[in-house]
Amino acid sequence: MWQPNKLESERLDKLARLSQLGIEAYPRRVRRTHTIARATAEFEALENNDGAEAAEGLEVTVCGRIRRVNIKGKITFMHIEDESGRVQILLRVNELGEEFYDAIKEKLIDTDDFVQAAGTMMRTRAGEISVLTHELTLLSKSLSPLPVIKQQVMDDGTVIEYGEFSDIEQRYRQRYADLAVNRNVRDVFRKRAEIIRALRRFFDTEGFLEVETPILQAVYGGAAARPFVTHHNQLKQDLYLRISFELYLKRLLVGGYDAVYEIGRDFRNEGVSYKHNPEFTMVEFYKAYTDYRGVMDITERLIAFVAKEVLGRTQITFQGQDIELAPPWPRLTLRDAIKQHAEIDYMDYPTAEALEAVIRGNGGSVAPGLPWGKLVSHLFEQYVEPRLIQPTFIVDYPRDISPFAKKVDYDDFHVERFEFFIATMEMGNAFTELNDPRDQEQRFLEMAKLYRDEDDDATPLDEDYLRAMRYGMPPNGGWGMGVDRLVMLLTDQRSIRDVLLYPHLREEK
RNA sequence: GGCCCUGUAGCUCAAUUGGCAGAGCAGUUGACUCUUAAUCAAUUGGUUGUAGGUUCGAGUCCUACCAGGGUCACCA
Repeated sequence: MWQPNKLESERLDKLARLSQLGIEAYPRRVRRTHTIARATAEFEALENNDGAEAAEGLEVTVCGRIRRVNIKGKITFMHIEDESGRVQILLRVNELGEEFYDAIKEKLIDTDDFVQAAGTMMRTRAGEISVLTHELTLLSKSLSPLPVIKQQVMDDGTVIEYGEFSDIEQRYRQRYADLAVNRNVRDVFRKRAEIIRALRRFFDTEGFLEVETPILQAVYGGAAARPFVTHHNQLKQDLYLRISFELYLKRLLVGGYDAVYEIGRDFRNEGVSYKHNPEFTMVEFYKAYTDYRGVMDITERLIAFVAKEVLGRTQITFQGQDIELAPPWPRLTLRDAIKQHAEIDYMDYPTAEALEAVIRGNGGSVAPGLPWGKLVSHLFEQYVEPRLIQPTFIVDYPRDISPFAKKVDYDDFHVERFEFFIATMEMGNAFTELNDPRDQEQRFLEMAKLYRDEDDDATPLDEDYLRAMRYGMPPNGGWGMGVDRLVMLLTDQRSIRDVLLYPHLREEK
């Protein structure tokens, strides 16, 4: 139940006084002839072409939220803002009449209210483009004041903000307020949309078909993660929110599409951190008649393309570090990377027991009883990952942590898999996809043996997927990338929560 | 889940050894027909996250809980 605070009570009082004056606080009709950006652009164009006098004849009706009020006796300045920008409106008793102007003077119209201003464009003596308002209409009364941020518009259009709304928890819980007052936050999410558009443009022009596959799945798979479980009442059936798109997309290659991609939401029932959210946006593609080397080529081009489309360059700064995204990126085997940074050649320790012993001997700590492949991952995450600032492909992973990848040609321990890293973040994961149904079945069984049933990583055997593969699946390369992390990278945001409009938080009490 | 940090007015933050809970901004009232982080004068506003405890006295110390952040674990 809402308990109005003092500021809110004052606004409720104003609402009552407006009503007495016959001023509707939430009218049904609204009119806008110009966005604010268009009004100022047209005015400047007229000034340049036909001179100041002609420009001042320009009539506009603009709408927006009041961001600043400066009542100065019988003249009042306000700044109003719509999505396109902000403009000053100039209100004088001469144009508006005593009666309505009194309402302004009594502050019945506040900062944060939405208004419609009809008038003619002009420049003030100080040179600021303004709307000399003949008619001001209240469009929506704000009852709860937004957090206070003062802004100064500079000559070049940049806005300097003073004061702030920086309480992280409140910013996430009330993202609407965060967006309403923090312009840079609005910019991040506009950029996010551009990044996703650029991803689509890349795949579309490269001949990929965009598809949509089930989010509710009877058998989940394609990654190792604990799923969210839900239930279909009518069918009396438990269903899982997908943890990846992999198995459904590869079935489509059996169906005859050469290249497919999907952008959508994955759900993983795991911890929350600066780079993990329970639901996150994933992009995956599968392309027939190529392998993981071809996929590396695509990856480099894709990331460079998106950066160029969105930022106009491939050189970025992320949290103070300069990063060059242009290809080619170094390709380093996992084994060499660990040799180099941990000074351990895991091939010298071919059993889990031996590898665990040497990790402990080096002062590392690991949970007991991990499979060999997981110990290798552990070494990598501890010694190598924190150093991978520039884009890097890490290639050839242990077989027992990669159940969907074909083995390499040089030994039986490794498979053709790569992950790529930028700014120490794992951005994505790719394989030369396994297309031998007998081998795939074997891998499912191995995984089942390796990971106990109660293990979070137990990968259920997907019979239907094997059936699809038995019809024949073309050789293909597959790839997945965390879109949120790419957005973090290209918008220089430290936390995944800053690139999600509504990051997951505990329920408010 | 473990450990560490944080929670004070609408916002951003103070508060000495445990000793009267404060400031700026915004809000309110007044002045001002070209201001622009407007200015000037006056002024309101507090269950110090919640519940207990210690104490003559708690924003401050102790315990539990709630929420957020960090970190470790987990995340092939």
